[in-house]
Amino acid sequence: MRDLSAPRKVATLREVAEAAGVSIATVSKVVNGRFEGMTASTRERVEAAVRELAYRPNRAGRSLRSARQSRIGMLIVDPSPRFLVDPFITNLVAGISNEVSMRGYGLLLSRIDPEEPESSYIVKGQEADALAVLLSGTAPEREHLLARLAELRHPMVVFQQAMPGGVEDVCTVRQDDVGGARQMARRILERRPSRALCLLPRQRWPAIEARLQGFEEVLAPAGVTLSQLRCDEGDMEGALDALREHLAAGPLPDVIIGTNDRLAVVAVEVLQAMGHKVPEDVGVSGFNAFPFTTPLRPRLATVRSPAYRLGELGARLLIERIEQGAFATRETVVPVELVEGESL
Amino acid sequence: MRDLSAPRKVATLREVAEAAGVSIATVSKVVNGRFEGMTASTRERVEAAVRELAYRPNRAGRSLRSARQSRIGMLIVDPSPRFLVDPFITNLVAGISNEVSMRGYGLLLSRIDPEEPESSYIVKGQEADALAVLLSGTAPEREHLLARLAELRHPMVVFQQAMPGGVEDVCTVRQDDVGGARQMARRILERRPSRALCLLPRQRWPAIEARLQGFEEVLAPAGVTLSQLRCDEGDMEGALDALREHLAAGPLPDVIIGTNDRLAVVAVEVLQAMGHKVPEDVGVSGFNAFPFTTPLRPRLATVRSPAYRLGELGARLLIERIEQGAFATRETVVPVELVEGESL
DNA sequence: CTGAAAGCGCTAACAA
DNA sequence: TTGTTAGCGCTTTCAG
Repeated sequence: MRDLSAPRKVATLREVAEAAGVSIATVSKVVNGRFEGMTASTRERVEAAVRELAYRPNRAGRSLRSARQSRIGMLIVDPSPRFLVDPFITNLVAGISNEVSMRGYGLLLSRIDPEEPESSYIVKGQEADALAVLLSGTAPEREHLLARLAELRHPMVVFQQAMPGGVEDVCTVRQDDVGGARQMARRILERRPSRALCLLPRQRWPAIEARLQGFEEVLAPAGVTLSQLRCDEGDMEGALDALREHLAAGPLPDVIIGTNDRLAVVAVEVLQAMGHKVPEDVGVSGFNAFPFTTPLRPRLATVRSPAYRLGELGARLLIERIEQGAFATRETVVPVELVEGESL
Repeated sequence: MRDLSAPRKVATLREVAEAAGVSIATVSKVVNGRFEGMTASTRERVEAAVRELAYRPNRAGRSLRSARQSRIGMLIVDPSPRFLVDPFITNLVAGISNEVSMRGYGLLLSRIDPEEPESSYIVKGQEADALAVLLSGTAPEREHLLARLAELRHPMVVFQQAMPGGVEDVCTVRQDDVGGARQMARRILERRPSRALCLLPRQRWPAIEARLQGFEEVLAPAGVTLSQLRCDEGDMEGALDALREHLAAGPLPDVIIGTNDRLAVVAVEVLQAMGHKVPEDVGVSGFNAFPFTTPLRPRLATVRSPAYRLGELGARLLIERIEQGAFATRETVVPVELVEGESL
């Protein structure tokens, strides 16, 4: 009976070489597709041995020699262990994951708890060739964290925020949150509202702040009072309660602006439960259309997020950076698209 | 100007040793916390040098020497690039990710396209010490794939299905889908329905089949006719259309059973749009309560999934297996809990 | 209490 | 056309 605690023994280059009756250099070449000036018979013999022994190159040996890990690290700064419930994040990660796989790289995924950023596996060792990061927190918090990450001296792509100062070898990829919010705000103005309530998650995300800015830029000059309510998103109960209380305590706003779709859904349901009609009494808008809201009625007026695309793009930029030596672009902003719905 | 294409130079053990005036063996011991019988002064000198040079152990060197990667590979077999939209999957992955991080391991995440299973990065090389897998497809398809994965000779935890035959060094972790479905079916029987419609995703998942089995076991003997409708879940539009057509074509069922919550939400909305009352005219049940449905009214009668817990558990089992040499348990079934709601 | 040295598997420069 | 070899950074045994 094999000792299970010992790592299973897998064929090495040397063993394949012996089986094929050639040197390890030759096997290495075959395995890496460098057939230049090689006899067909040698090649075939080696390939047969590779198949025979089910040879797979040992990543550690290869990485040690080449100083390349062929891995991208994805770091998501989020205090919640359930960080992946956010559909923006999952779409982003899916895009990165697929793109990275397609190009022969691996994806290391890790949440960073803002309380103890050092605890991340990726941060501890030289695990990846490059980093994709999604940061939350206030601007100074993010800046500080980014400075720490920069010490790893990895190329980085930072999602969903503007180019940070003081860090080299970084590029940014984000959707046009400000623009999307402005578009939505103009759409909202058609209702001639006087009071708007903006629903925000408790955790600070730069993209959310950008949306808030876009809304303010358009609504304030038009004389719309914009108040804010921050609520926990964890399980949605907290958000439901917070909004119920807020609405019970003050005058009814003319429109409730969800800075993401989950908050917008909360708004619709709370309003309806209180006997208000959407959109007749109060309009509701969302942000970042993802399929989970598709079946809901009234359909949510929202903004389509290219999160998956952002992930693909960021991954591609990183890999090109690794392979070509420099970022092709430093700042990428992907436009967003207004999605009409009867909620507004 | 530094050549960016060259991997950045990071301090090595040797350099730290020189700086501290000790041998690399000593530095290695300090770095790994093996201080037995070591002068405090030596230790301090080394620690100072480590800090000074911002030393981080090179993972490839360490892995090569120790034959341990300290990485878990997570493989998800799903034809859709958007595999992460499924909240069960994201909760599972979140649980694994956090548990694995906490124990000093990394998580390699990769989707496997059932069409070309070999293409996965994780499958190609020896990237991980152990594998966590979530399979879809028909039973023979899954069996075949599992046989291929077993060739990698990694310890494996397989989620959401029963123990497969013919593979060693595997353990399974799943929620009690059959039991959950039975419970829900009994609850449904209280309505004394005569016709039930079961909504299923097009892609085959063993857990979904288990739920179907649970429903059939209880409903059929009670004389309830159970018909099935499979629909695409991609964007939910396909599911909406399919259900609308199905309902238009035949008699109205007394209850619609969503085999997951997203399908149940589709059912509620389609019914309401057609002028039917939920639950008065038609009852609706879901499966796998995740927070995205929390705000919805009527509240969904559903089954709480411990997906996050399954992830934690699976990860813990895998790491214990790696470190202790054997799986502590071979089969784990986590109970589920019925969630009452006005939709039924 | 500390150090010397072997060797993990691989790639690439160079030799034959 | 193929082979020999050095050495990537690390851990661990054993000698001092």
